[in-house]
Amino acid sequence: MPPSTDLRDLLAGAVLAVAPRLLGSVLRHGEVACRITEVEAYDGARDPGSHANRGETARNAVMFGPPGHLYVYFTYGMHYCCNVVCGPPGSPSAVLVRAGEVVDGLDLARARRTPARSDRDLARGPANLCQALGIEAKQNGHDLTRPPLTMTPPELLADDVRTGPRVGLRLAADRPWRFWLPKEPSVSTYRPAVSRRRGP
DNA sequence: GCTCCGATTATCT
DNA sequence: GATAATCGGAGCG
Repeated sequence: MPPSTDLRDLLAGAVLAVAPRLLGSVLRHGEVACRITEVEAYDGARDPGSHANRGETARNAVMFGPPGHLYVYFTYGMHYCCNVVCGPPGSPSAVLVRAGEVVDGLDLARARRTPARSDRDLARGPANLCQALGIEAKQNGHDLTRPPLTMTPPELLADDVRTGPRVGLRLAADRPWRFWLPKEPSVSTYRPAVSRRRGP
């Protein structure tokens, strides 16, 4: 008998409370499953770093919908990243899933991630994680209570959660809204967004 | 481990 | 037209 950690109950809260509680949860798509080790919170329309901060558009519409759905976006011309939409209703908040440990379907994950030099790299970084799990544009808006793409909350809350700045943002780069589990090899090293100089 | 840099295109100004 | 919630390879330590 599992504890009362129903996914919908968990995701109903405010994103800054929800994000660290998702560490240790399992995101499964078919035969591949990842235990989540690193996430970031995106706090509604007030968050300058969020895709939702300029209002609803075709791309970010899922963030404005009900909790428990997956917001998948395409970036840098070649990568997908996925977020879990959370509450409260009407606030376009979401948790970016940045990294995880592949705990099932290793063979398929390895086949999808041929550049990975070791298993810890299979789902290290948000775009790599999506690739390992086979998450693409057609999974945008998916309800995570419906197999084959599901999220299962952890049985125990992580008791040692680290926090720091979010990765790759120029806006609101000071907010420590990245959460990760210590001593997990799948957690990315921090890369600040640098304003790349062009020309002399 | 680190830093530099090119790939490649949807999205928004 | 510029930017982007990124990645991997090259070169260095």
